[in-house]
Amino acid sequence: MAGSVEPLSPRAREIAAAARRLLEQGGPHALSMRAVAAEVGIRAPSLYKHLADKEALETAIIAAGLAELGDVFEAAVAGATDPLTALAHAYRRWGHDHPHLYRLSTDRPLPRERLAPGLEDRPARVVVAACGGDVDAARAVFAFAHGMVMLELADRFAPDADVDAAWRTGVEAFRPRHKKRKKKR
Amino acid sequence: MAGSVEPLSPRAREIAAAARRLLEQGGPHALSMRAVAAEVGIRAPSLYKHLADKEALETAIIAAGLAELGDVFEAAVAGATDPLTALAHAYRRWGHDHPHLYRLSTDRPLPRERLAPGLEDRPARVVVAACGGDVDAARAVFAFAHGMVMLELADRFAPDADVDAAWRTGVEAFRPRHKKRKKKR
DNA sequence: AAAATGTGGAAAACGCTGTTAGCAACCCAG
DNA sequence: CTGGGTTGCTAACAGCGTTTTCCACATTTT
Repeated sequence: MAGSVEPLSPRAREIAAAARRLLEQGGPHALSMRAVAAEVGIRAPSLYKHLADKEALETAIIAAGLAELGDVFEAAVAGATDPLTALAHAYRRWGHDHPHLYRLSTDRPLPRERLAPGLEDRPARVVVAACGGDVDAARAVFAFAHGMVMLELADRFAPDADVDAAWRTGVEAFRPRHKKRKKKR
Repeated sequence: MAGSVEPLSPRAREIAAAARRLLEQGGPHALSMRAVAAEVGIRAPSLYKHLADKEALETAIIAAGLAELGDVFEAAVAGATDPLTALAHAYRRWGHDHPHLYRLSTDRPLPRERLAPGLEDRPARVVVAACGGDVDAARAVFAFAHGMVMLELADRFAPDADVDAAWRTGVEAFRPRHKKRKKKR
């Protein structure tokens, strides 16, 4: 069937790695086809022998980032007494460590048909587990964490705001409560 | 003092209105200086007689959007029995009604020095009030709502996800609980 | 009334962007 | 030895934000 996953050639992965390097160092502005080409020692038009277009290049970067984030998630909950807090910390840290990559990865709709299938599900499962199996709560905490990271990266909190306290309050609000069982469906 | 607020000229506001129209109809791609100029019947370089650069134009659009959002917030809580839920609904709806404007307004750091001072505080106060005065909870719900809207706009939830339920769960988690008073400071 | 000033438009151009077309060198199979 | 595929190149195009230079018109000043 057309449009399947079609893994990248080694050279394409090399280019994507260079592109990610440029993105993380210089932000989205630094991610131009000419700059990426220069980083790998060729000229811009030659990139198109390895990647369909810039979007494909960005997709490659995103895929690598998502896989890495999946690792971070699983490492964070491994042996944690408080999985949700551990997850939140790991997520926040990752966002701050890779701000440009984070934004690139979350800005746009994911081209799911061009991504390996496990990429999204793996971290999702970890979050759901940390929420005691409540998928609605999982989606809500995830949105909370995403919103916090985005607002922090965009410098949207007042300078004197206690952002740590907001994180604590949010995570606390979503901690599994054991009080009432969800009515199923 | 240099760099103060300096309100826009009528013609600049006219241009900003045209620009907003283009943005909302065609997305960020449609927001080019040449297209904006054509929309008001002039050529691109003439825009610079009224606005310093494209960023200033975007700032003008953002300011108008934020002011409008402030109105929406205050209208939403006016006479609502459940202010937090009303606020969440109004916020979500506004984001969906103006997706491109929403993203433009939240993507970047706000050029606070070039914005009228009340623009940020007014909606902020409404949220804090809806959270029973708990500013940490207010920042957390706001991040939750922002994250939800962004994820929805970026089509990041699985196709079969019950997004309404995630909204309900999130808002419920942040409802003022009256259980324990915050230790102050 | 005449002259000076300021305002809002225009065309041309610069350097950047993603991308396509056409061409040349290489390597490996028949 | 001859093809064909692979991977690079240059040249080029359209579009982008922006600057420079100039011109027409209106307003104000002398």
